[in-house]
Amino acid sequence: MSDKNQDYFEKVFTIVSQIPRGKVTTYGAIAGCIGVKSGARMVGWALNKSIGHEEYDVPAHRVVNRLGQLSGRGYFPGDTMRELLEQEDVLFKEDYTVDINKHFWDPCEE
DNA sequence: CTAATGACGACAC
DNA sequence: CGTGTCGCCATTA
Repeated sequence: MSDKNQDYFEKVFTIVSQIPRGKVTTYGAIAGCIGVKSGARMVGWALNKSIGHEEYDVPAHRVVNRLGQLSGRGYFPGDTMRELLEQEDVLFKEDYTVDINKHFWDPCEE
């Protein structure tokens, strides 16, 4: 991995770990905040890496796509992702879709 | 080195 | 307004 990638990795960690309880953000928002406008996919890539780094305490379950869908639920055991969000008073529009408009949190504002 | 893939997003039709 | 296609960037085959 290049140093540049590691930097991207850390930035995603920093932002995601600062998402307030009961709030969610999107891949695109994080990517845009970091500077990589169209690097939404890379955010998912970074979070995927975070799974092997539990010590960083990255609430990846608070990161959803721009539609509020839990795109990465398959990477969590069972319905862990959904349950965690429900515990944080996040309203679900559908079984695997949260009310992004109501719980959206802009990472750049913090 | 080239091709395909993916926890996405924007735009075209 | 739903569906399809292309673009992004790093990883994997």
